Amino acid sequence: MNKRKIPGRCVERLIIYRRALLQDRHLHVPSIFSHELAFACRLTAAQVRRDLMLIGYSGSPTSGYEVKRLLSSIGALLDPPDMREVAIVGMGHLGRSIAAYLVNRSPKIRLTVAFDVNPEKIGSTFSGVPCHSVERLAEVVSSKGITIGILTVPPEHAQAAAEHLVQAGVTGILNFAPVCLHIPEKVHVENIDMTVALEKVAFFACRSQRRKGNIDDHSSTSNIDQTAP
Amino acid sequence: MNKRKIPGRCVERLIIYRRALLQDRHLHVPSIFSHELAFACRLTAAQVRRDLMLIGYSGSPTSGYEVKRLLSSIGALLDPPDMREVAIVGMGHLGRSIAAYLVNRSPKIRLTVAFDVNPEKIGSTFSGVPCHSVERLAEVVSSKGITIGILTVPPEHAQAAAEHLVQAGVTGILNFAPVCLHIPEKVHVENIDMTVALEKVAFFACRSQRRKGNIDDHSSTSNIDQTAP
DNA sequence: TCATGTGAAGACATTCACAGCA
DNA sequence: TGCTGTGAATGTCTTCACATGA
Repeated sequence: MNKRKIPGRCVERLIIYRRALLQDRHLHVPSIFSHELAFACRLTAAQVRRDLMLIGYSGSPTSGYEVKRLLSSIGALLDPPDMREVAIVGMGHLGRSIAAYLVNRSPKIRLTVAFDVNPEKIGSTFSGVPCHSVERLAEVVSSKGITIGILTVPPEHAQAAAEHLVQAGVTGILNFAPVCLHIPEKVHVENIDMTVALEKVAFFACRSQRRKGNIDDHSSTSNIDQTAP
Repeated sequence: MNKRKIPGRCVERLIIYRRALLQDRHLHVPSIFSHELAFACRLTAAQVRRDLMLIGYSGSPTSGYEVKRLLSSIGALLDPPDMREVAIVGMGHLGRSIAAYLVNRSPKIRLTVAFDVNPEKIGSTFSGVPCHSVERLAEVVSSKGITIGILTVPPEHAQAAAEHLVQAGVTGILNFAPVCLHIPEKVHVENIDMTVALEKVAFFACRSQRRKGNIDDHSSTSNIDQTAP
């Protein structure tokens, strides 16, 4: 119940459970067993049960977990009571496509405003999100009570942009720039570093060179590898 | 030395160490101490020393680690002997900007070819990468010996696209689609799930609401929070 | 019989703390 | 003195295994 003691990994999985449960195939079924949910998310049944235990949800040994009730339990834990507003800084190609991708993904999280240095972009809207000059960042972020920032600026500007966001009152940053940000540790930073991810895949992909035509492997549970860690 | 026993987290950090070392500020200095490298990467000095121990690199207590020699040690471990070719599937806005972002990032990893279903995109090139029809995926991927696939297709097509990639001989997938892929576990999958990351930031960002004007915090070492998880 | 909830064990990752050395 | 390298301790996360209950 008290949010602070839920481990980060568990939060990620809860988000994934919710997404799986919201798919038609699960949403229109009264209940689901731990091993079914585990299979959908590529985890073990024990992991699922442990996570649900952590959020204080109980199922029944006969029918498993009630989907609707489980969804509201997860929502009660994950969703903030109030709407969270998000700003995105850097409206290059990456920023624009990420904005388009993330807009309207969650009922409690709204991408409200964008910032860029390029005068041609200032004043226009992208995916319905108005773009301002970064010079107005502090003013707009504070006045709208924005608490989350997405960084899609070039690496050399990421540190400065992050500092501006923090100074304006942001308490969480989703950083796409391939740099390590130096900001107060009370601000939660989530790094999405595609260059690292690609190199990591390249490193781990060099085992058994596969001959073609063996998609027959249906080995069941394996571990999640979620971005993150 | 033998790659298989290096933990995934450590690999991520090694990639980050290398990136930090390649910055001008470090590249033009003969040597670096563990705490300096740690600071640049927002880690602890002990963590850095432990990681470098794992790859069998030794520094000197007086001058620390020789930057150039350390770089080649990391490269010897991370870099494949041969060039790795990468295919990207899905050339929507996200796919195109990710392609632009990842092209020419690493000397040993080359984004070679793209695929899409849209006839208007087939035949053109994006960031210098030629785009083919997905119908030719198996043929092109096998013939070019491509071993890594990037998935930027809509979620409902991700599973099928992943299976095609695996069947064509891919052994590593960087998946941007917000779904859990069901493929043989010998294929390394790295998930970059922006929707999960954003919700996670929103969850953890709701602590102490900050008043403005306190960027003065210079508290030192904290943990990495790399995408992944 | 089969699935849940959970203590205990195990695996994994990080940090501590100190010997050894220049 | 101040660093590295590393055994040991600690902390975190995952899996095992079984009591319990329908």
